[in-house]
Amino acid sequence: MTDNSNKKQGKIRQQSQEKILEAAQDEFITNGYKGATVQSIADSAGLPKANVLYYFKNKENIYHAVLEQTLDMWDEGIGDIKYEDGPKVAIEKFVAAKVNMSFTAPKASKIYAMEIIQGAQHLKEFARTYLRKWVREKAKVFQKWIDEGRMADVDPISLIFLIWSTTQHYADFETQILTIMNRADYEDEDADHVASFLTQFILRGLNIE
Amino acid sequence: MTDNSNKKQGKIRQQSQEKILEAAQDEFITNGYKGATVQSIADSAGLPKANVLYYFKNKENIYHAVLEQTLDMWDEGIGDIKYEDGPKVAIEKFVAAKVNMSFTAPKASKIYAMEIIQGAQHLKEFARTYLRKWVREKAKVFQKWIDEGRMADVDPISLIFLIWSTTQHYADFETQILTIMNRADYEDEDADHVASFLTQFILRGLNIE
DNA sequence: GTCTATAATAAGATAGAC
DNA sequence: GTCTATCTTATTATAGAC
Repeated sequence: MTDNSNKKQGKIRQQSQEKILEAAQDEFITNGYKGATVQSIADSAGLPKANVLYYFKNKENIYHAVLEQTLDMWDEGIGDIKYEDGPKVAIEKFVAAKVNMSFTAPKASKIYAMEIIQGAQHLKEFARTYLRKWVREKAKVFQKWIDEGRMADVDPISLIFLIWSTTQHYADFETQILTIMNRADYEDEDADHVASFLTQFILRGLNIE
Repeated sequence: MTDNSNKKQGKIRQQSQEKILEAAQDEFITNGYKGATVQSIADSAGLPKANVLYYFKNKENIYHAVLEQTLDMWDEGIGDIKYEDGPKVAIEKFVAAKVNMSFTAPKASKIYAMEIIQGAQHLKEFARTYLRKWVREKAKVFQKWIDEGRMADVDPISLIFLIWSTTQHYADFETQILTIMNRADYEDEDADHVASFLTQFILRGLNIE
């Protein structure tokens, strides 16, 4: 409405929105969508509740924004599986990208996992369209390598699930893994160790090299 | 107090408790601990809310009972990893048991997964004592086989995490897997297919056979 | 043992002052 | 744009009739 320095106007807005989204991510992980309260998101963002609702209108919108952030990250971090790379390099790259995501952005993985476990109410459409297409395309690449005798004859879709599950596990089950190993936090070398273990194991499982 | 046929007295009580626990399991999966309401548990159990609270006193107690059920199931279904079996048979048995659990009791796996993702508030003690001990014992068995040259030299603990993650994935991410594969439900043969894929893949990854 | 009614509290959301 | 005060509804839990 009032045009008071429109180009700098969004500064506070953007900062507040970022603070809200970060606080919201934690709240949604700890308490789930329904259990999260706008009040506690506001508290840990250091803002009055009304401001949070001013920026996002309602709780549903906050959650959508958090999920969108998560999917963007998934999209960026997933890397790719390119035929030209050949099975060895492609799998090395893919596993490394996924492991890296699990260790650098575990919260995104947790939000995603909770949403799926709870029935994917907000992600059904994403899975039905984008994800289904992605899996089918990558499965074709694997199948081509199999047909060419460059890797073991396994079901490509099961293989994709195997890579997803083994890599995400280190994000989603972080608490359990740390407790079992009697450690307080992950350290930098852990990601390398895991990536190298998984890469070698999977390549051997596919008779590559 | 009043001793009216004490041996039959528990009949309704037991039936009601079972109905409540089943309804509660669904509610806790869909909405998380904090998001679940005693009212909706009561509704889907077909009982007045006050009866639910009469049997379990409060929401926390209901959740504890659900978790206890889950851990009992984990304990029964996990099978064992026995040195005498040798690596091939032991891994075949273990993978089959875990896959079987994922397909027959996916809800237990989901409750467990959500609890861990959310920070294991109610399971820290279980993980710190029971689970840590279990993993260390089984890791020793794997290490013995490695030392005897009967399987590839991999980190045993990472191997256990790999088996856990790949098998549980089919329970926890059921919704995503079905959506990607454009299917409404799992069928009986799916469990066999998965167990056989994973067993072969893991044995190859360990240079067994 | 079972259930209705209700007390006490906390939630999402908005109106309107600043 | 920001925040205080408040409305409405939903929640846990209990008291007490049956």
